[in-house]
Amino acid sequence: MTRETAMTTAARVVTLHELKSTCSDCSLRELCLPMGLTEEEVEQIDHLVATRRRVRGAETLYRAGDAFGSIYAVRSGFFKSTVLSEDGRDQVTGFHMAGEILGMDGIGTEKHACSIVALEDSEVCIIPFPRLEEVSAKVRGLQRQFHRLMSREIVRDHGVMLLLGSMRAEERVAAFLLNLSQRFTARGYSPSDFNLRMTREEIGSYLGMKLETVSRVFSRFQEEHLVEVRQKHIRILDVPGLSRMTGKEAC
Amino acid sequence: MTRETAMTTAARVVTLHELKSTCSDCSLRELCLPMGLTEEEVEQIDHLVATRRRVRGAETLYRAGDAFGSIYAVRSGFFKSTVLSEDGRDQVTGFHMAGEILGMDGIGTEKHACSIVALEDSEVCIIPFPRLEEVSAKVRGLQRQFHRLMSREIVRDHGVMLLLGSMRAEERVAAFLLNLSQRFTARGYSPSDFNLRMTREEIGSYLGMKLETVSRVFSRFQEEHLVEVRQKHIRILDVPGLSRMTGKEAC
DNA sequence: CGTTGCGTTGAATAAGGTCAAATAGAGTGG
DNA sequence: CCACTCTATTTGACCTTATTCAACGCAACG
Repeated sequence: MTRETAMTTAARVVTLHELKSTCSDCSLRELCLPMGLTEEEVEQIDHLVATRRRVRGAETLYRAGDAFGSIYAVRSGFFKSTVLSEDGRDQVTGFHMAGEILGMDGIGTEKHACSIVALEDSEVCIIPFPRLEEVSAKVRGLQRQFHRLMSREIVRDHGVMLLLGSMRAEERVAAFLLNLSQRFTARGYSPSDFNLRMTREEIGSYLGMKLETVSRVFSRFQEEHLVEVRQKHIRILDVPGLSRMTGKEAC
Repeated sequence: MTRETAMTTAARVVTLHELKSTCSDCSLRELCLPMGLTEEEVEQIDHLVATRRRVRGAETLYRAGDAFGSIYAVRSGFFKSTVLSEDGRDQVTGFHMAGEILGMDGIGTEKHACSIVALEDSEVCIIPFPRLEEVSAKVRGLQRQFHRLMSREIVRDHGVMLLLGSMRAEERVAAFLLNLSQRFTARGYSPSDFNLRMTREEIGSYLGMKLETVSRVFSRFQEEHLVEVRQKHIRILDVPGLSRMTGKEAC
């Protein structure tokens, strides 16, 4: 029995754009959940992805408070995650692109703790969590990789805390741009030329500052020929210069 | 063969203060890794803890860059974790007390990403990570619980980001005090009367502000009869008042 | 071609940081 | 027990940075 048959005979909701590709032949294989797994292990996790889901720009993948059931691998597109404080303020906690895993915030309480909104038309692979746990108890590489991913999420968050707690506005923006650049590079896009998918307000929220401040910093960077900014389009002109901005000048 | 015999016959380094107690009869059972496990499951994880380690106040449990091999459960005492930025600044990312798990930052890269320092004489249970992965592949409840713990760490970090990114100094301090109070309560201590183990500088680092600002906010809270502060001793006088400070007045 | 949402810019203001000095404890050695 | 240190903390005066408020520009869209 081929994998295809096994998939199609399983009872589940079938949407238009599932099927077609498995982890085995997904181009994101080395950025995503299967990262570092052997050929054999990847095949074992192929049937993890129950289905996929398209999320149009501005649509919500899930909301804080929603019941948790699955985690999601970003297949294409761009997302933001936000947390809501008791008194209604919300804060962007991250931006997410292809290969990244969403939803791990829900494991602890069976309810999602943040909301995920697509910033452009996107697609995610849906991985039912009970199935992930089941398979990862058998496939040692998957267990390791999943733990690695959660750990990296924690480390990433610590990096953001460092940014929010100890950097000034210019340093934050510089770090933000360099981080984006690096992630685009890892996905085969230009390191120096990209479009921001988020608004100034979303950037500000993520970086703990007001949108006007973000705009001012962009303008200042432009005057200093570090970047070229035209609306959402960014061209990084001077990577070493930006790196120096992130705080190394303090040495 | 009793559990005790099984333990003492196993070949391993024996320090003075290990043995004595297992997860099964540890008082922190319901706060720590075994939380929510069945009697039977807890027995299966009793031999997870290879050994314990005392860490005197101001000593380091591990440092950023150290090879990762184990995670740690705080048995007693109080710790801080710090991350170091490339340019030498460091930032406190958390304070940790009995029952909490340390070290998960190292899973992703096999190197610890932050440093852990004891703020008073403390003791941790050392849980070799390969063993944890091995056992959690068999004991389903342990697998779930470990995932829950990592997830909660992520959610906690998001909470800190919210605090750092969107609250003002007074709100941060109020949230900090209420958080401590709640965690002390969960451990059977007074909700309103406790000693801070950390300096103003460490609090400031955690909350993204300078020690002078922390001190000023404490003084202001004291004038408003929200708390009584005498050096490291804190008495919370008005919980609802403090809660209002955390931002609810913005509504 | 007006409307709408997003982005930029300027001026005034507030929040917190910096620098400096005074004070309070905790621990030490005589 | 007391004087002495050392460090943590508090407080004040001043300064820097980012926020607030407001106006304006620009591009997309009906």
